[in-house]
Formats: sequence, structure tokens, C-alpha cells
Amino acid sequence: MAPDERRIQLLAASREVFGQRGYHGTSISHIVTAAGVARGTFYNYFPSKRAVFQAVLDDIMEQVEGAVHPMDPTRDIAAQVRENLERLILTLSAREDLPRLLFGEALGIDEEGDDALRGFYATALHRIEHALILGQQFGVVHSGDPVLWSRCLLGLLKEPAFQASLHNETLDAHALVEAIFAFLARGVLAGPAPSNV
Amino acid sequence: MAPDERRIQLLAASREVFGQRGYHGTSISHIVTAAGVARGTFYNYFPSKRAVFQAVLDDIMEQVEGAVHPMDPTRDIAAQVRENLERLILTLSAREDLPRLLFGEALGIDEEGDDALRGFYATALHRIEHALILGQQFGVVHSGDPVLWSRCLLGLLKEPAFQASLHNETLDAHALVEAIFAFLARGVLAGPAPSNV
Amino acid sequence: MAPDERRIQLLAASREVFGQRGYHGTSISHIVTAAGVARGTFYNYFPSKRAVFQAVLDDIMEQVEGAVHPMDPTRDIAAQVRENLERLILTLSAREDLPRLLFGEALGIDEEGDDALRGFYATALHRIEHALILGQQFGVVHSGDPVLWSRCLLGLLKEPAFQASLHNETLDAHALVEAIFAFLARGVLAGPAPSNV
Amino acid sequence: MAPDERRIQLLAASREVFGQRGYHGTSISHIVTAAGVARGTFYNYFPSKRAVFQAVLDDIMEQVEGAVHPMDPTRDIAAQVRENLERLILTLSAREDLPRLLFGEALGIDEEGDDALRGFYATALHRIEHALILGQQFGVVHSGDPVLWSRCLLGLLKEPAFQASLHNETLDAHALVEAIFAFLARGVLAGPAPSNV
DNA sequence: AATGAATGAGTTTTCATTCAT
DNA sequence: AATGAATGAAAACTCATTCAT
Repeated sequence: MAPDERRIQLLAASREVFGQRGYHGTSISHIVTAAGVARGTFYNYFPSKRAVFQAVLDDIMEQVEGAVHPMDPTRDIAAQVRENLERLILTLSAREDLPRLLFGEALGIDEEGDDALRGFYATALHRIEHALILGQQFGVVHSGDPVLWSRCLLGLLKEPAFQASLHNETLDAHALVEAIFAFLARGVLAGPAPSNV
Repeated sequence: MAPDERRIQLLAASREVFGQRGYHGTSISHIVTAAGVARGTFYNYFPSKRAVFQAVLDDIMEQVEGAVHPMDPTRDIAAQVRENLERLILTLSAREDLPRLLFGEALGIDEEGDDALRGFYATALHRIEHALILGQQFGVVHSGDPVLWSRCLLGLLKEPAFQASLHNETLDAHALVEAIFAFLARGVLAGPAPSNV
Repeated sequence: MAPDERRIQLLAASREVFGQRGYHGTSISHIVTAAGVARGTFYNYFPSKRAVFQAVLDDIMEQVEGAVHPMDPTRDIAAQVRENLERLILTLSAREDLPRLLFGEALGIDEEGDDALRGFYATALHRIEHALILGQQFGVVHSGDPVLWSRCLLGLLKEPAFQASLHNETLDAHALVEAIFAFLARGVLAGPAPSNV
Repeated sequence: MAPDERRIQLLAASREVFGQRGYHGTSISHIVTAAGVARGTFYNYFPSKRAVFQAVLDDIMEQVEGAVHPMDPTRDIAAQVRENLERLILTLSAREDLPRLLFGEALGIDEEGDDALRGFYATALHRIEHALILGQQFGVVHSGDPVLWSRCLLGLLKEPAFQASLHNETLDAHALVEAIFAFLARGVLAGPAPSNV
């Protein structure tokens, strides 16, 4: 088998078992059994358990980041945000191992891994911040701390995804996008005198 | 030393080390060294590593749940929600180990632990759902799926807390409450035609 | 409680648990729980786990040895042998813990314990040897190696007792005595020409 | 080294150490030191201490059972019984660790082990019973309870073997066979009036 | 004499990693 | 490149024994 294929095969098997058993519940034996190769072969492709896990996570992060397309200023912004959100949610719910790996296992392996995770969140949050700041400049977003707000917005998306995975539910992407948009547009409180005009 | 004190001391030491090194990074040696007792003493108070960790989590969950006071219908509801939110955030940020333990380590130890965590979230989410449903009946909350919305609202609170802990920042409780309230009241999108009257 | 009573109480509790769980399956906790005393109290009466077990065994051996009465040369020898056998078997089956302790647990704790057991068997075997030699002198016992024969005779008694305890059966003392006597008197083989005159 | 060889080597080393120190006196360290392998190597071949011990015992039981050959009805029965007895005794005395393991250590490890031992004895006793019943039908064995008698006969063989191992003596197979046969044929009691004609 | 909290050496077992074939 | 036997450090847990109260 070509080296690249073997690597991909090992990566896939690793993701599979890491997703099912978690990082600490997975042993190299699990991985090589799942991949159908010998123990030593694994170490020809990855220097350590830690390293495959990072490779798996990198894949996932790349996948998630790839779901978000750059904005085209000539098209309707709101529509593009909505599309991005939809793609993001679909990506999150497309593979059931993803939420567990990203939200449950990614944190706490070691300092280096935490850094990688922080990097991932930093990228995501910067994009949101950037959008917020732009929106504020154009007057379509209320004023407020973009850092804090971006975290709140991330939570709006992440928590439903996390809860769904916690209960082995599949995420209704459309419903979630609608809900998030409703939040963004007017909050949850209706009432006699919101007076936010 | 009296058994009760010793138990508390061991629990405190365990929480300390679990908070710093995570569940899997912590060994019984770490705990007993931190507590300054012999290895066997630990097992006089807790039957297993798993068990202390659960005790630590139970403490945390109790603490977090205790921060939310029951509503008094004769007083201003919005004010009470705000107070509860403030207390909750203060609790979450009062001890730096709390977010890591609750958001980063609680998941994935074993099935039983996951159940406990699901129970904790279920309690929290039910409260939020209940409040939403009540609000919808009184016409002060927009209509929408209370289950999904409660998860979104939880994320609004949890993610900023999580991100702060990820960066070792201290949470500005007041700012976060304000931000959340702003979200609740009107969302983030301003604009020519919010038309939510 | 008087020291003697306490010692007896502890000894009884120890025999109880040793009989149920075996030497290695028994911990000091089991003993003190069964006796209803504190851990330290135990060590006021016995210097070690090893020591109580030896005391228990000594009791048992004494009991077993006490079941065999010295022979009265003025009375019928065969009848006395039969009586002793009966008493012995009754003793062996009177307490269900006895066979397990004597046959299953007594051997292999340590060298000292093995010596004690060897001493016990030596005493028993010497008595049988003595009787055999006497019998041979009087012409009522066939000629043959008394050492080997005494071991065979011991097996004739011990194995049925052991097997009964292995299957939690109660030993039928009378039937066993009859069987042993039949063996002694004529063996098992009948036939055209036993010619044992 | 080939897996089969290694397994055999570990089994041999285990049998050696178990035979010398007993089950509870043996630690995995003793075994791996005796075998000259690393600690982990042991666990590549046996899942637990309990499991090697059972494997050792299984070997022994197989060996002992293998010493008894099926009877050929066309040949002299008595001679075949004598040959089987001789082989059995030779087997029992060929390796000095065998009696200790089979008679002293096999009982009391755990319920499963006890079952295995009961099974071993059941097989042996059933064979003896079967022979007795056949003998009774042909009129060459006196009438009497075959179950009880088979246990007595087992004792006749086992106890001399056990006592010999207890004193580190080597068993004189021929003398023992003669003694047992003498027992079988006419018992020990001679005398004026056996009157078993 | 009684208590029971504390001790720590010792045990079994796991598993990431190495390396000769 | 692939194999899989071997390694050994490290972990969780037990329990006989001690000793201050």
C-alpha cells in the first residue's frame, strides 16, 4: 500500500476509535486492530499516540474551518452569514464523532494540545469579532464589546450542538439556524416596551 | 484529625489537583502529596480515584445550582433573573478550577459520570425552559422551541465562561450580564427595519 | 469484658471467618467486624493475623486429638477402635468449618505453620502405627510397613471427610465407620479364593 | 522466541514458583524473574495471575488423568488396575511440586477454581465407582456404597502421596501399590475368625 | 483496655513505545 | 515497509500493622 494511503487509513481508523472511546479510552491496540495493521506499522506513520490524535483534531478543525466561506461583499451579507451557519451546523452534525472529539476530548491532553485548541477557537472568534466590528461600523450591529459578544455568539451555536451530541440526537440544522437568527435579530424578549428603536 | 475534616481536606486537595492537571493527568500520588497524607489514608475516605472525582464534581454542581435562587413572583422578574445570572457568573468565576472541571473534564470519564453530567445539564436546561414557557404565556417572550432556545441561552452564558477559563482570564461578571441581557432584549442586529414591535 | 472472654470471643470470630473465607480471603477487618470490636483491640490479644490463625488451628487440632481416647487394654480392642473412629468422624463433621481449615487452609501459610501441621499428622500417624505394630505382634494385623499403612488408613478416614466438605455434604458417621471397618476386616475384593486364613 | 515456546517457558517457570512458594506466596515478580522476562511479557501470554495458575493446574490434572489408561476387557483386569495405579503413583511422585499444587494449593483460590478441582475429583471418583459397581456385578467386589467406597479408595492412594510430599520424601511406588493391593484384597485385619467366606 | 485514624510497602495490571527480524 | 514480541515505567488499589488518644 502506498504510504499516503496507509497514513489516511490509519488516520481514519484512529478518528473512528477516538470518536467512540475517547482519547484516554483508546489504546494503540484499538487503533491497529481497527486499521488491520501490525503494532509497529502504526509507529512508522505516527511518532506517538499524542501525534495521531493531534492529526485527527487538525483534520477536524480544518474541516470545520472549511465550512465557513469567505464573505463576498457584493452579495447579501445576511444571506451569506446564514449560509455559513448552515454549512457549519451541517458539518458539526455530519459525523457523530466530531462533537465528542472537538468539544469533549480536545481539551486537557497536554499543554500543546490546549494551545492548538485555543488557536482554533481564536481563529473562529476573530472571524466573528471581525464581522461584528464591521457590522457596528455599518450600523447594522448594536454597539458592545466585540470580544465578549463573539464568545456569546459562539456559545449560541456550540451549546445546542454539544447538547445534541450529549443526548445522541441529530441536530436539526435548519431549526437551529432559524433560532440563532431570531436571537440575532431581536433577542428573546418581546413585550410592551422594548423600545430599541 | 476528625474524619469529617480529613474528608474535606482530601476533597479540597483533589479538586485542586484535578483542576490543575485534569482527571487523567492526576494520579493518587498527586492527591496524597497535595494533601500531605499517606497513600492508604486516601483510600480510607474514598474508594477510588473515580469516586473522589465524582465527589468533587457533585460539590461543584451543588455550588452552581445553589447560585440560582428560586424566583419570588411578587418581585420584579427581570431583576431576579439578572441577579441569578450575576450570582451564577460570580460562582463560575470565583474559583478558576471550576470551569475546567465542569466544562473540560466532566465529560468522558465513564458512562456513569456522563449520566451525572447529563443530569446536571438537564436540571439547568429545564429551569430555563420553564422560564421561557412562562414568559411565552405572559407574552414577554417570543414564540419558539423552548428546548432549543434553552440550549442557546445556556451557551450564551457558558461559552464566555469557558473561553475566559481557557485563557486564564477572570470573567467580568457585570459586563457579561449586560451583554446577555442585551442579547435577550433585542439581539445584536440593529437596523433600519427590525420591526419587532 | 474480662481478657479471657475477649480472647475467646476473638478466637471464635476468627474461626468463623477463616472457615468461611479461608486464610487469605480473611482480613483483620473481617475479624474485628465479626467480633464487634475495634481494629486495635484485636492487636491487644493477638500479635498478628498469622498468630490468630495458628491459635484457631491449635484449637482444632486439640479438639480432633481429644476425640481419640486412650485404649483400655482390659476392654475389647476392636470396640474401642470403633468408638474412637466414630468420635473422630463426629468431631470432623460437627463443625462445618473444620474440614476446610484443617484440610484446605492449614498448609502453605508459612514454614512454621507447615511444621505445626506436620506435628499434628505425626501425632495421629504415630498412634495408628503404634496400634498396627501392636496388632502385628498379637497376630491380629497382617504384616506390612506400619508407616505406609498408617498413612493409608489415615487416607481412608480423611478423604471421605474431605470430599464431603468439598460438596457441602454432611458426613454419615455410622456409614463411614462401617465402610472403614469392612475395609480393615477384609478389603474390598471378594472372590473365589481370597484364602486369607 | 516463538510464542509457543515462550508460553511453555512461562508456564514452566510459573509451575516452579507456585510449587515452591504456593499461590499466595507467589507474585508476578517471582514468576517473571524466574522466567527471565520483563513484567509486561508475562501479561502478553496470560491475562492474570489467576489464569496462569489455572493453566498450571490444568496441565497437572491432564497429566494425572493421562496416567490412567482405559481398561482392555480382554486382558487381566487386576493387572491393569495395578499398572494404572503404578503409573498414577509414578506420576504423582515424578515431580515434587505436583502434590503440593494439587493437594495443597488447588483449593480455595476462588469459586471457579474450586469448581475445576471438584470436576477433577469427580472424574477420578466416577472411574473408581464405575469399577466398583462392575466388580460388584461380577461378584469380585463386596457389596457396599460405591460412592463412599470410591472416596475411601482415593484416600488410600492420595494420603500416602500427600504425606510423602509433606516430608519431602520420594514415594516408593512399588511398595505403595503392594500395600494398596493388600488392603483391597484382604484388609489389614487377620485373625482367628475373619469368617468372610 | 479500647479505639480507629493513619501508615506505606507491596501487589496486580496496563500500555505506549522499541527494535530485531 | 511491515511485523509483533518484548519492554518497563507507572498506575490504582489492598491491608497488616502501629500508635496517639
